[in-house]
Order: sequence, then structure tokens, then C-alpha cells
Amino acid sequence: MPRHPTRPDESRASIEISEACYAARVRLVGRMVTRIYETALRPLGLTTAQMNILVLTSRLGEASAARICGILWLDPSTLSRNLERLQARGLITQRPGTDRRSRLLWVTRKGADTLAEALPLWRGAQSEVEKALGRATAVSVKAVGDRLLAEGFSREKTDD
Amino acid sequence: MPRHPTRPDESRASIEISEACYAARVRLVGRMVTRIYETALRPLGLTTAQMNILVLTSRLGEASAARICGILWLDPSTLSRNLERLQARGLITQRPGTDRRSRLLWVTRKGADTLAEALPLWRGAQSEVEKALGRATAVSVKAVGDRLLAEGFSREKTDD
DNA sequence: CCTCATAATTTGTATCTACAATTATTGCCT
DNA sequence: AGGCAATAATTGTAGATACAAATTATGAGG
Repeated sequence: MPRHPTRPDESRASIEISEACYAARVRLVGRMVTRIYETALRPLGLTTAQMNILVLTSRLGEASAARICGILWLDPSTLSRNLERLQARGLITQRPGTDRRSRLLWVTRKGADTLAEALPLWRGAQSEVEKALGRATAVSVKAVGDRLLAEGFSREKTDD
Repeated sequence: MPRHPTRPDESRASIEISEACYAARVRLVGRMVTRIYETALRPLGLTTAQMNILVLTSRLGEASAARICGILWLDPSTLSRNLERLQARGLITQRPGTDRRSRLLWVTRKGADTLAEALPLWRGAQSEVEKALGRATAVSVKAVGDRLLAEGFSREKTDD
């Protein structure tokens, strides 16, 4: 039975959740920030997710999908679909690893060129984020991510 | 022409981006946090996005889609699809507004009950986030979201 | 009153994301 | 060697997200 509308919330749950929910806030910031990078990178036809995968692969030189997933806390199926697109565009290639279950991924020349083209656009997005969030806030958000990223890297060796 | 693999990154771009990118970090934290809430809420068949919309609607008592979008910085088309699901489950209903272009949305009794059931699960997720990020970090992330949320609310009156 | 810019939503399309289940390999253990 | 759990990746499915374009209803001017 529907309640009468226009009644500002009789339940405790919505008050407590709306005032404290980390998920709502993290996701809100994520949407806002992502939008800035998507807009900046659109001229290259590169998405934020794709850029991040390309960047990490470039830094690793060569890496298995599993390793990238571990560092970025990405589900393997998600990475799989993103790699499809990056490989279709010729930005990333693979070669069979010694273990025939896995492939080793690396960035092509075209991929490296695309990253170079992306750099100035990415810098613009970084500035916009600092303007939108305030520099201090942006830096503190970055610090949180740094910690998780470091955890992702360390998971490679120290298998807790 | 593909480069020889195993070469640890000759380009400046991937170094600069990987060490400073806000987007990579914000999205990483978002994935991690979202996963915690999705897992916690799964028994209710409620997603994180749905919960947040339900909560806000409940707090507003009654609201147009446009108003919700403004506060949450959500694209109208995104909200439209999420409302489809919430309405299909009978958690939210609508009635025509005075302006026949728009509808006023409100939470049904069933929706309020679902929120009440979600509360303890949500509390568990909150704790998990504090454990995963560290309480101080979680609070600082929350502060960032609070600011954007406040901006969303204030946009309602002061149309800058 | 008609026209047209505007506002509120929805639809079409594409990407990102993850869970569950499947496929292909590996490597251990008897 | 043979069987079988574990590992790497893909596929099926579904929700979240946004941009562009279409739809519907208002409202302001001529």
C-alpha cells in the first residue's frame, strides 16, 4: 500500500544512509572525474579505462592479463573485454607465454604514439579535476588510490 | 611496426600518467568500494546505485527525475534506466506532476521496507570500507563527496 | 492562435563493470 | 601414467553509465 507522498521520510534508514554512505560519495566523485577525462580524451577515441590499461601495460613492458587485473583490482572478464577493444585498434598486442594458458601483452608502437598524443589532453583533465575538487582534496583522493595501487603491486610477491 | 617487448617503457607519457592520474585512482577506489556494497546488498537483490537512488528519493519525499539527477550528478538517461528497475520491483512509484512533461517520484511502502532491511547490510559494508581504506582515509574520501553532494543540492536554488 | 525555442524524459547505442559458468592448461599426487 | 584440483582466460548475462537523437509538453512572441 503506497504511502501518501510529500512526507519527508519517516524512516531512519534513509537518513542514516544518506548522511554517511561512502559508496554514494565515492561513486559520485567517480562519475564526475571520469566525465572530465572522457571528454578530454574523446578526440582520440580513447576511453579512461582504456588509457589506464594502456599506461600500466606500457609501464610493465610486458604483462599477463592476470597481473594487470591484480594491480588494478579489475575482474578478469572486464579486462578481457577492454583488451578486445585495445587489440582491435592495434594499440596492444600479445604473444604466447611459456605457459600456454596465458598470453603476454605489450603496447605496440601505435599504442605508444597514442599515449604520447594523450598526454597533453590528460594534463588538461588533471587540471580540471584540481579545479573541480580543489587541489588539496584532489591530492588526498590520490593518496587513497596510491595506497590501493601499492597494495595491488605488492600482492604480486607477498601472497597474503 | 611492433616494438620489441620486454622493454620497460621508453615513453615519458606512461610514467607521468601512471604516477599522477586522478582518474585511475578514483576509479580504482570506486571499484573496490562498490564491490563491497554489491556483495553486502546482494541478498536483497538491490544494487548500490539503486539503493542510493532509493535513499535520496526517500529523503526528498517526492522529487522529479531532473532534481535527482541534479543532486547526484547523474545523466538523465542513466537515472531513467535505474528507475525502470526500481519501479518494476515496486520500490518507487510516480504520479503526474502539474507539469505534464515530468513525473513526481516517491518511495512506496515496499521501498521503505526494503530500505529498512538494507540498513544493517549497509552498516556492515560501511565497516568493511573503513577497514579496507582505514577510517581516517574513508572519512577524508567522504568529505570530498560531501562537498560535491552539497554542490548538487545548492544547484537547485542558485543557478550559477 | 500558431510557431518555435526550451525543458523533461525516453530510446538507441556503446563502453565499463562484475558474477557465474565454461574452456584450456598445468602441475601435483598417488 | 592417470586423475584432478588449481590457474588463466573467455563467454553469457545483466546492470550502470553517458552521449546523441527523438519525444512530449510548456510557454513566450508575433
